[in-house]
Amino acid sequence: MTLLETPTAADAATCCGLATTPVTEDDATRLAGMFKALGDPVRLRMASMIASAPEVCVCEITPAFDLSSGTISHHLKTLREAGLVDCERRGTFVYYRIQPEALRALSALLSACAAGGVGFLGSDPNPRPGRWPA
Amino acid sequence: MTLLETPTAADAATCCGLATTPVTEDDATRLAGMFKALGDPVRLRMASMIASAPEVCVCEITPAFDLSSGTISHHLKTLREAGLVDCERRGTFVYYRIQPEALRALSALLSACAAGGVGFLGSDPNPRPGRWPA
DNA sequence: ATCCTGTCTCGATGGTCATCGAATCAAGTC
DNA sequence: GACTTGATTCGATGACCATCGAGACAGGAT
Repeated sequence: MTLLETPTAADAATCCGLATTPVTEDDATRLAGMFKALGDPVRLRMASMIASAPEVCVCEITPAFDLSSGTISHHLKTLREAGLVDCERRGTFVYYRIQPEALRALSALLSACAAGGVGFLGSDPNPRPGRWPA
Repeated sequence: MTLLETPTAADAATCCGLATTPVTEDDATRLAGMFKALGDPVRLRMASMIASAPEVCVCEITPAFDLSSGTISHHLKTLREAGLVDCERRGTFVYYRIQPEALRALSALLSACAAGGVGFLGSDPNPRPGRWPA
């Protein structure tokens, strides 16, 4: 497996729509991994660039960033392993595509949080009585 | 300023709705900073816990994680500095609230990316002719 | 088969980060 | 004022990460 190792893809959160009450503790870990992948300015711009077209060639991405090709490849691998993008080699060139379901899952989680519609991500089913004020 | 330093809040992306064609290069940096803050499992769970109620006391957050109180405080500060949460001291206790506009901004960006409705985040206004295939 | 060009992998390096424990600060109680 | 409890800050430490450059690999062209 030299390329194409998209592992968990975007079976992530509660899927689309209004997020009911999602995810266990290690779901949180996987989701955090996706956010972390977007948590670098270079990778966020890469992702947005890939998302702005049906597919984008690496040879188009590379000159847009002032980085070595090794570093570019490393960042693309990070996005790939987080399940945010997918890639395919055709001849000499490698093309990257966005994975819309993954982004939609993250988007749904955030908007559910913004609306107060998400419980505590993971663990601690019994809320521990007493001890705090109000 | 010992507390309450929410710097950029959520004037972030194209605001709500369908994101037109947003943000410059250092907007990408600020947005990436927010994603990075959510890119740790502990902080993501903290954020979801805070979002699940109008406000949450630190004394309620601390026992839910197997971490020292110093570490808890450090993570809360990270979320605060990213503009994702806000806090207020009342008497002995400190209460944290979510900043819904920030989450909505991130959510809108992601769903716009998922729909292909976002251009390249930042820089490079002239798309550099030729050079790549297809 | 031999080059050439595009992409990825590997090792090294300097910087950032998560974590702890101890010390400090804030606010209430005695 | 002195003590207690909640929360933050500080310094140290070990782990992780972004970056580079060099080498390896893939596929086309000569």
